[in-house]
Amino acid sequence: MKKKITLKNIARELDVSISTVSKALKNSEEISRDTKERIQAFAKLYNYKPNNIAVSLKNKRTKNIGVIIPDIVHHFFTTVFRGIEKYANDRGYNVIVCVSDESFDKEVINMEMLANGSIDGFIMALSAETQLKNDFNHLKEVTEQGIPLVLFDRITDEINCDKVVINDKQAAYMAVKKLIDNNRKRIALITTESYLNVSEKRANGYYAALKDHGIPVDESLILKLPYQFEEEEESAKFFDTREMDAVLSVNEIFAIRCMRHATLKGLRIPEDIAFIGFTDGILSKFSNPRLTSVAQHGEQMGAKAAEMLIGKIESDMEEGEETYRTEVIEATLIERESTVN
Amino acid sequence: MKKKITLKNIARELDVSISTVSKALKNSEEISRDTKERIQAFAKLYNYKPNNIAVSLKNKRTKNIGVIIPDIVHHFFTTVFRGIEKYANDRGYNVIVCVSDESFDKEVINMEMLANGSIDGFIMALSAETQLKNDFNHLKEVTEQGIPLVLFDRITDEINCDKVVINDKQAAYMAVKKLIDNNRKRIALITTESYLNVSEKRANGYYAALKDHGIPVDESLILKLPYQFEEEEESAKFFDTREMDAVLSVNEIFAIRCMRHATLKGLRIPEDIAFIGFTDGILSKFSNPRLTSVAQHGEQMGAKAAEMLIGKIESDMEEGEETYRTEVIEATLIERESTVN
DNA sequence: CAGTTATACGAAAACGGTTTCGTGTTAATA
DNA sequence: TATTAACACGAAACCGTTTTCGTATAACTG
Repeated sequence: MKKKITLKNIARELDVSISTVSKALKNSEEISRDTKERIQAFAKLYNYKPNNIAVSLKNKRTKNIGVIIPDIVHHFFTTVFRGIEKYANDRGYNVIVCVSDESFDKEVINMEMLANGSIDGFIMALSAETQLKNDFNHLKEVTEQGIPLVLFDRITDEINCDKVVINDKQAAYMAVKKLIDNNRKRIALITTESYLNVSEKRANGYYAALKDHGIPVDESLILKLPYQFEEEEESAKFFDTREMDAVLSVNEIFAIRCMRHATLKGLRIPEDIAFIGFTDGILSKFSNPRLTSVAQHGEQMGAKAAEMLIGKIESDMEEGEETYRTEVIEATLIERESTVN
Repeated sequence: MKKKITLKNIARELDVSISTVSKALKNSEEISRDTKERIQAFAKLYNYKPNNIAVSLKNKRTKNIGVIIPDIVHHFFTTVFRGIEKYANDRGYNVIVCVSDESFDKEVINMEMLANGSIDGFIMALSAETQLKNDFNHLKEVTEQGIPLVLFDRITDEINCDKVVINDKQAAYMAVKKLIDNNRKRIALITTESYLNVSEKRANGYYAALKDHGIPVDESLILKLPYQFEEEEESAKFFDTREMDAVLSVNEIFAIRCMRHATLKGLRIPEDIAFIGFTDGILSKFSNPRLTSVAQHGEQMGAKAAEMLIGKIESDMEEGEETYRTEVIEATLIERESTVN
């Protein structure tokens, strides 16, 4: 087992001081060509690499960014994460992920763990429970300590920081408009309990589109399902007892499940009933029929978030007046078999 | 902006030495009750938390584990990751993820970045390219430095370390046997190019099952598709030109796509043709019909990997004779609509 | 030749902790 | 009363870097 070599080792072997070695390896002008070459050759031979931890301690920069998301087994978060990771890696940053599991407590614990020097900044999407509790003290603490924070998708207005969102309301509006243009009259909305920020925005887009096109809102066509629903009774019953010719769903899974109900009921998609879902994930692409879906461009969102965060981290030095931005990623409608024919 | 408080600050404020503060906060017997209470109260008031980086440097333990996977937008890896993260978090470890993107070079770079002190050990699944190249020097370097390593799923025999796999061959055998018992005669295999370790094992299970049941292998019923296949011509043609009554697919996506071909061709599932896929992911659960699938229990696999790694990390102190294990996770067949009726 | 200036390097502090060891004070023991 | 032990704390080394500053030597200047 060959242990990692340190500056001290090199210094002793070559009979120079640690500072000389350090400078030589950084190609400092202060050191003579001869000495530099000797030291660099030796370092290369023994494959010297500086110890990240020591460098971090000295520089007060870890080159790590902390990502806290509610769930990792979730296509959208996963694509966002990919965007973050790619951008960050290209800039020499590593990513530490913590999963809050939609739990407030875990979110708090994770943040605290990471905030004690492990990372230079946070990127996160709030857990469902946090949004429900409306308690953001952990975020406040972090920002007050001067740790940069970027929120994405599941955000809050209570905290002053950089944010990245998609234009949920307009996207929903656009989707509903597409259905209306397609001559659909009775458009249902399948959504979650309303504490989820994004669901609400999407619902608002739905309402607005109906209103603008003179279609009265029929509350009986709105179904709220628990976020993690497993049993199907409720949604099945909904389809058995309502008449509709189109469905907008705030996520993929609800849409897929409901397409199934419709099919079992003997309806043809899209002839009798059209479906549009949110989150253009793997299910939309591979469902049968393929689901028309609002693409959230998670990867782009992640890249943007990482860009904003790293920007803040690296400009922090100058410590100018803090100014925060909210970037909006434009959602796009991917049309597939569940609407057109 | 209130900066983090350090031992030194506390020491100065309370007019004691740094060592006294450090000991007091650890509730050391060496310090008097009075002093301890004073210090602890002060620390609590100012919300003192030790700096992780400093502790890491001193202890030569980061409490971070590095995870390197080929792809994060992939249900299986994602579930494994969840298992790792949960187990690790419960033990006070954080997880740094790097994505190799199936690229050898990225895998190497990522490992090197992390190996310089950032992590206490690695958990990884090899990239496709690494398996293709058969070059494992980066792994060797790491293990030679005494950094614990656990490989999962995409492993190699060339490296001596802990490993976690599923019984791919037996699982495939079991799946095929199920089809045979179900009176299927012409069973196709849809697989990837063979450099992927796991595909090969699954194919071997397929061959073995056919052989044991006296069914001759018909090479024309074996379709090899590129790992990331986008166009559908090849698979569609396969279904147009072959007669078969069952399909085993080494992954979910291939199975789902092929079910679609079969349906379009007018075949009824499972009456005319049965399907079994590998990787019981989200597609299997939500496809129509729902896909019978070999569950790989990713989360369990991740937890086991994390358990093995952390075990090694924390026992490293004793530095006994190195002994490596390979744990096998038992795959199970989840029967759904694509086989039974 | 005295004084200045490069040149090339080393000593030491610093980052924020942990830990070993030494020591002054007080209390217990002989 | 002298000796020892217990107690409570501080000094300092250490982890592996970076960086500032000081300085010996040699070379140059007037």
